[in-house]
Amino acid sequence: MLTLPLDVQSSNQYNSPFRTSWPSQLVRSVKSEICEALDDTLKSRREDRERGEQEKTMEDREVDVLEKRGAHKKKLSQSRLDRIRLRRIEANARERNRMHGLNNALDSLRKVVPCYSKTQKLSKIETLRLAKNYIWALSEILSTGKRPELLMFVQTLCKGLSQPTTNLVAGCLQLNAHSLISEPSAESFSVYTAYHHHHHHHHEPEVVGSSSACRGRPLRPYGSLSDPNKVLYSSPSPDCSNSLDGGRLSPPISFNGVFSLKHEEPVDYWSCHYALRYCSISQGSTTDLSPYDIHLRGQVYQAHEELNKPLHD
DNA sequence: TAGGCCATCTGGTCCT
DNA sequence: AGGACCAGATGGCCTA
Repeated sequence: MLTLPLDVQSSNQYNSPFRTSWPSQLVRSVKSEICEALDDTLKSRREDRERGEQEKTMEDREVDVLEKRGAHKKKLSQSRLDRIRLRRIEANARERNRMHGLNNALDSLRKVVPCYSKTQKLSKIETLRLAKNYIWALSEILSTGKRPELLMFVQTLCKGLSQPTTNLVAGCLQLNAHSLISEPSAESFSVYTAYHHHHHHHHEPEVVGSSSACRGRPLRPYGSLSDPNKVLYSSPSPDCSNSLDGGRLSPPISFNGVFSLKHEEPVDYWSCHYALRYCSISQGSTTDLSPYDIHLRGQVYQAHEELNKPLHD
C-alpha cells in the first residue's frame, strides 16, 4: 500500500497549514514526493503482477491494454503512467476541495442551528441531526401557530442526539440534561426547571399561524400541514422521515407533547428562541450575526438587545 | 486504551 | 476523456 510522505500525512492534523491552504511551494514539494511514492508503488505493483500476487488495479489494466497494443511499448506506457499519475493527483486535489466545500457548508449549518460554538464544534452527524430537529420544530410552530414550552422545544431539538450534545444544548439553556432524556412522556415534565419561570419575556411578536409566511410552502413532507388540527395529534416524529438515524422511530408523544401546549402555564416561545440564539452567539462570535438570526415574518429584530433580555432579567 | 471523529486517498460508477 | 460523487480503507488526534 502506498505510504505517503510524512508532510502529506500531517495534513490530516487539525491545525496543519494544509487544512486551509496549500502554499504553492509545499504543493510542488508534496507533488514530487507523491510522484516518487507513486513511482515506487506502481513499480512494485508491476512486480507483484508478474508474480500474480496482486489483483489488477485500474492503472494496471490501462498499462496492460497499452502493452497489448505493442507499438512504442516502453515509451508509451511510461508517458501514459505519467498521465495516470497526474490524473490521480488532480483527482485527489479535487476530492479534497470537494470535501472542504462540504465542510464549509457544514460550518455554515452549524452557525444557524442552536448552540453554535467555535470552540466546541458539533460533529458532522450531530449537526445534521440537530438541524433536522430544528427545522422540524420551527416548521411545527409555523404550521400550528402555537408556542412550545421551552423544555419540550429543547427536547425536540435533542431527539436522537448523543448525550454530550444533549448536554450541550441543555447547558445552553441552563436546563438539567437529565430532564431532557429521562422522561419520555409529556405529562412528566411538570417537574421543571426554574428557568422559564424566571424568564418571562414580554416582548412577544405575534406568533405566526397558518399565515402567508408558510402558506403554500412545503414545510414538511407529510401532507398534514394543510390541516393544523390534524397536525397536533397525528404528526410523525422528525425521526420518521429520513434514514439519517437509521429509520428509527421516536415516541410520538414527544413530538405531540412538544407543541400541543398541554401545560397550564403559558410559555414564551420567544424566550426560548432568543435564549437559543443568545447562547449561540455568546459562545461564538458576537459580531457576525447572520440574516438568519432573528428573521421571521419579514421582520429583523434588534438581535443583541432581544437576545440578551431573557437571560439577563 | 478503546472508541469517536476526522481528513485523505483510492477505485468504482455515472454523467456530460 | 474527464469531472463529480460516493463509499471503503487507513491512520492520526482526542477524550473518557
